[in-house]
Amino acid sequence: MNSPTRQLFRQQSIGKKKRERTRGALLDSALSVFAAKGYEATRINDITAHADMANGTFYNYYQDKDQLLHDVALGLLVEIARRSDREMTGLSHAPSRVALAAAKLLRTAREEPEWINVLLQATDIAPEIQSATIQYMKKDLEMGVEQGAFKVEINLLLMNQVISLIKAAPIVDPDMSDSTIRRTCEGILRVVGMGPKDATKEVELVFDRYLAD
Amino acid sequence: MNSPTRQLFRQQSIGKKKRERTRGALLDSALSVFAAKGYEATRINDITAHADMANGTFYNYYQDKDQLLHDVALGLLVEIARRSDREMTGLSHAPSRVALAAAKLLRTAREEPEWINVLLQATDIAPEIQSATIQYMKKDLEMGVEQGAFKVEINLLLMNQVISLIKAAPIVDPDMSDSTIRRTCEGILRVVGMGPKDATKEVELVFDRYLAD
DNA sequence: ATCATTTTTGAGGTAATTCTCATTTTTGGC
DNA sequence: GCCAAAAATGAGAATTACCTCAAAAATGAT
Repeated sequence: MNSPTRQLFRQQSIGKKKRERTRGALLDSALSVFAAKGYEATRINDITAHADMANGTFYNYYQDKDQLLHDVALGLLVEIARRSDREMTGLSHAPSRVALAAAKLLRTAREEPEWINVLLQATDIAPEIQSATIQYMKKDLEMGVEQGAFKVEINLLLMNQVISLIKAAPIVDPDMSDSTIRRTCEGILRVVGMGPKDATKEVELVFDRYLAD
Repeated sequence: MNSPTRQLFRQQSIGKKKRERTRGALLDSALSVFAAKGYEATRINDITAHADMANGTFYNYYQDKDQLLHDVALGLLVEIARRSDREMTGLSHAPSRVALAAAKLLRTAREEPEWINVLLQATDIAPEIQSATIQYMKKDLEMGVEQGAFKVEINLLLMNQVISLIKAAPIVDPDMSDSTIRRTCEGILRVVGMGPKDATKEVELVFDRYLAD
């Protein structure tokens, strides 16, 4: 249950007909290769070869690499959001929600390094990936302001700042230690206007209550 | 005096002999083209053509695009640091130093959009650019902790968080309004462990005292 | 099991870019 | 101005990746 999810997109296409199965294989292969070689350096050929297909098959499904990256990234994002929602229903204290969502995301980054690697690359090429993340986060931030916990004005810059802090973590510490995750969560709560002490306390609480190993 | 600095590297090579002058032209041209087309999409040919040189001339100076980007980015960084130092000598209150350094950097981003554009691209390809920035910042952060103003542990993650916040600004607001600059400075002070109120006050002060128009 | 439809195949035409180097041009110290 | 050394030139060989398409293979509804 805690082992890496192999072949997310293939899983999702089981039982569907051939077209969807091949698309799933293409997406899984792209995920691996993008993560290993980097998006720019990846050749169409690398992806099809890794999936044991002929080169031409790619063009039955996508016009170019960009579209493929877009589909991969959006698929990952949807899966991550799905998992996150599942854990957070009923939690109504905004600082806890924000800290928990960030921590869960970063735990996923530890367990599925490829996912986060590719998502990070995708935000450069497909900005709508980042927009989607911002939408997801907005409600919780507004809730925090209403609850009086976040002393800050919610705007696009702020939400990008939060995302920037999340992005910084796997770059500095690819192994994503719990210490890195905690400090990232603290940073986020501080930047949205909690005092440093309160932020630390909140992260303690969230880890003890929801993320104890 | 406040107009964009045209051809930084050419300026620096005036009076030197031909080899350095051509190198300067190459660096200026690369700066423009990288900013306009993006690093990856830039062809060697674009750079030489923009500088009115033959294609082969490039290879008398660099082995590949990466080395050229590295030289451009490092040159920009040195110039920015030089300007920053000039304005900050004698300032000993750490929060003011941090806020002022960030604000000056972002003002530069407003006046020289190409510079920041290329620096941002360079941090992906040449990580030592970011390391250099971190070194530059470290002393001021440590000073802030000693002065009791920053309630935080100084480590690599924290410094990358600060840089991440700076990077977020020009992405959200390419025009780099003063409002964006202020909110970025506040975010930085919060993330290094000042209370939200104190951070806002500090930024007010720095803008009134050192950045009044 | 059949077979019309869907999907895959991969060789090769096209296009773009890199990098070399023999030759020409420019430089700058005298 | 002279001229040896330094620098610039640009045509073209070599490489690499993209994308097409006619033919072959696989699919799955009946």
